[in-house]
Formats: sequence, C-alpha cells, structure tokens
Amino acid sequence: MSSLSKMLSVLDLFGPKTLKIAPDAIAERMGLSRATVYRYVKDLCDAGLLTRVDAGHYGLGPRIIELDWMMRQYDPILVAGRELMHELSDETGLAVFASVFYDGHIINTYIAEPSDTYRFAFGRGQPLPFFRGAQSKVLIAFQKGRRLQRLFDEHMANDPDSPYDWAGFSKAAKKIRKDGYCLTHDELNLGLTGIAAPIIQADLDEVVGSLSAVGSSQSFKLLRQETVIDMVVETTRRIAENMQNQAAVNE
Amino acid sequence: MSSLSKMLSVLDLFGPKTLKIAPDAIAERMGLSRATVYRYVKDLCDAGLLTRVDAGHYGLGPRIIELDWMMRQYDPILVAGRELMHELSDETGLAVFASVFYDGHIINTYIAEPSDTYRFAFGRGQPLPFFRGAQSKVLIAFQKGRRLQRLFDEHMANDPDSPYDWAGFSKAAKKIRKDGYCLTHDELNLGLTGIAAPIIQADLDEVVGSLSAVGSSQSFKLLRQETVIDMVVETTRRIAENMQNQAAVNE
DNA sequence: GCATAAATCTCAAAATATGATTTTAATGAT
DNA sequence: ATCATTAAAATCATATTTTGAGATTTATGC
Repeated sequence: MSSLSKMLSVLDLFGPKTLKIAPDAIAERMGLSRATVYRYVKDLCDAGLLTRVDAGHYGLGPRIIELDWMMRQYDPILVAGRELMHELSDETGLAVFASVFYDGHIINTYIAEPSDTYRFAFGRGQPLPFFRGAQSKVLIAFQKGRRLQRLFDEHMANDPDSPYDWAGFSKAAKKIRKDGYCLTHDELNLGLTGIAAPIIQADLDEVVGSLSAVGSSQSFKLLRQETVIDMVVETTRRIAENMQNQAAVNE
Repeated sequence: MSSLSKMLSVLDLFGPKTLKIAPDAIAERMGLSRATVYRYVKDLCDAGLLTRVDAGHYGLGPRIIELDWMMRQYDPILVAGRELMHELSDETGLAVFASVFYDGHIINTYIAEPSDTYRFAFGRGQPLPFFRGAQSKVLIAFQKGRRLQRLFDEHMANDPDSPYDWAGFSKAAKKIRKDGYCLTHDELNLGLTGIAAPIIQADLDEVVGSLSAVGSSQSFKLLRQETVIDMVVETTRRIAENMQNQAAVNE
C-alpha cells in the first residue's frame, strides 16, 4: 500500500459514530508513528479535507462541502433537469429523485418534493441498495450486456440472500428495458411506491441516470398510474434533450 | 512540497470550467510524468475522490457526495436546528440559512425556505465573503479578542478596497456583539434584507455558527422587524440548548 | 475481430517519507 | 496575565518509496 492511499484511508476512519478523531487514535488504528500521523493530518487539513474541530481533534473539512457544491452546480443531469423535476413534482404531488450510477454505487443526487418530507432521510448522497427499488433497478437494467453480466457477478452471484439467479435477473432486466420504466411497491420502504425511468444520453445510447417519482401507495390510488408513468418517461426524455443541447454549447 | 499534498492538489484542478480532465493535462499542468499522474489518479479513484467519467477523462468522485451526506446527517448544528429552522421559515415566510466558520472560510450549511427560491443560487457549500452580509458579520463579530484581531490582519489589513480600518472594524464588531444580532440591507444581494444571530455553545461561550432569516426588502415591509429579530435570536438560543442536550447524550 | 488509445508494470536511481526525539507553539487553569 | 500541560512542528540519519522512461498489458471504439 502506498503512502498516498494510506493517507487517504484516514478518511475511512470517519463514520456516524466517529465525527472527530484524535491523532493518537489515528496512529493506533493505522499502526503509524505519531509524527507521521501529524504529517498526514497536516496535509489533509491544508487540502481542506480535514479540519481541527477542537484542541486535539480533527473532523471532516469544508473542502468536501465546497467540492460537493461544485459537483451539484455543474452536474449535467441536474443542470438539465432540476426545473423539470420540480415541475413534475408540482404536477403530481410526488417526490422526484434523480439517481446515478457512480463507480458501482448507486446514489441519489437530487430530490424535488412538494413538502420537505423525504429530504432528511433520503437526501443527496444517500446510497441505494443494488437492484432494489425502482431507481436502482432502472439504472442497472439499462446497462449494456457485458456490464450487466459483470454487475450480476459482483453483486448477486455470491449472495445467498439474493432472490435472483442469472436467468431471473436477466429476465427482470429485459422486462424493464422493454417497458422503458420500472414500478415498485414496498421495496425500499414499506408503504411507498416508486416509478422510475432511465435518462439516456442519445449520442452514446447509454444510461447516465434515473428519475423516479415516489409517494405513499395511498397517494398513488388517487393517480392514474399510466399517466404518471408517461409523465416520468417524458420528463427523462426532455432532460436527455436538454443535456444534448448543453453539450453542444460546450463544444 | 510533499508527494502527499501534491497528490491532493490534483483536486484543485477542478473548477466550473473543468469538470473533467485527462491525465495528460494533469501531467502538463503539474509538471509530472505520465506514469506518476496515473498513479495519483488511481489512488484518488480508489478512495472515490475521483472517478472515470469517460475514456481518458476523470472527474470528482462519489466519495465526496457520500462524505458530505455524512457531514450533513451528523452535523450537530443541523441535527439540533433543522426542524427549528423550518418552523422559523414557515412562521415568517423568509428563507432561513445556517452558516459556519470553517477554517477561515464562511459557508452556508443548510437552507430552510418556504419555496425553492434560493436553493440553487445559495445552497449548501456556497462560500460567503468576509464580513459582508448578516451571516458573515455575526460569525466574525462574535470571535474572541485575539482571533478577531488575527482575522482582521489576514483578511482586511492589506486589502485596499476594504471599507474598514481596525478601529472601524472593531467598533462595528462590538456593536453587533452588544446587539446580539446583525441586520443588513443589499450587502450580499441587491434587494435582500437579512437578520442574523449567533449560535453560541454555552459551555465554551463560543460562536459555532450563525442563523439568518433572509427575504426581499419588500417582504420585510410587511413584517415587524423587532419581532423577526426576537424570533431569530430565540431560535438560535433553542438550537444551542438542543446541542447541549445532545452533547450530554453522547457522553 | 482488429487498430488505437489508455492504463499498468518493470527497473534502477534518486528523492523523500519515516520514526525517535527535541523544540516550539497553542491551550486551559489558576 | 502567568504558568503548567498538551498539541503540533522541527530535526536528522536511515531506509523505504516514489519517480520517470520505456515496454507490456488491458480496455475501448470501429
């Protein structure tokens, strides 16, 4: 392991129960000398990824927030889709989520909702499980052949709890691709229904994200399901269109 | 400069106009060999701070979003204050901002607002200028003596455009401390008025953040200014109270 | 399936990261 | 304000690592 990645792995020490940490604790947990830890911490602080929270304790730093801000400001999907997401949310009264496939992790990147019902619990950055829930399923199902196989191998093949074998998984994915959307009940959260559709970059014919409209199964009873599906699909189409226009501008 | 900080400075290459970058470009801009850049990029990708966006191009990675999520979930001010911020926003119809002093940078960490008017423009992570705008002024004015002096030296002493000399700055800060709040018009944005008060950690008697209520100067005409001030101050008091209770729980 | 570009690997030389200790600076209590 | 205590930086010799040039392997697009 290189020093570089060793230094970066200091970030892994932070978690819900470890919001701040003392250099001595880092030294112990990583098997490094105190001097080295102070050097790592200094470099990470200089970069803003860490910051001194109080005497002898360090926490995650402001640079993370600033970098996230930059990513949000200029994320092509959000730039092209924020307004449309709010429109969709206003029209349907549902919460609208944007999600992406990032590295192999599926995360929400934005929420538009009529009230602030879900923001805390499901905000930007929330990791989503693999192939559970409409957002996740759409993102995975629309991956191209070879990648789909690899994703299955990595995430499901060796998981005894998985309800899918390759044939079942492949078939489920095929159905979603054919339908052009995915509807789920109670998969991520009991009592919630979600309808998701892929955002497909036209020139590459590749899925770059997914949009989903989520609400209580109760509230869905008042809505015409087919209409909501159409609206979600239409919104993703328009987002993809906007993205292409933007890309043209940036040439 | 150590290799460690050199590697981290790769992150500095990203900006509004540079959302993705090719290894060759990094090599050129940093004066490194191609092999070294690939090593840096690999380590940063492994840590999730960078990610391959398309063949031969790298962008900021998902780890940043996840870390920000964690910071948001467990930020003591937000945990203690989110609900109260929304209440204040609902009652006044104003946008309510939480801001902190982080390293020397002042940034917004959360916004509660009746409609999504300001979210895009002034979202979490937005850097605020030094001693301009109610949020910023309150955070700085409530720093203790020695720190206040150092902040002036670093940010204003050598700035010919600054409207303050030490005497004026010190006096302005003193007034804010005495009042317990700060009200500004048109300082950050034309047509907007803001009222900010400090969140003071009782046991340390130290400012840990600021809360501000912001709205068009027009909308303020309908409100009793003194009442809004009282409400903002009262909310910060209750947030500080919540924080202390939480801290007790975490012992 | 091949051609091209991207990313990793190999190796010896040189830079610099490391740990033990000391020195300086910051912090908190009296 | 002064002092005691703890945190952080500086020092220095040694050896581990990083580095760059090129060759090799892997991935990507046609």
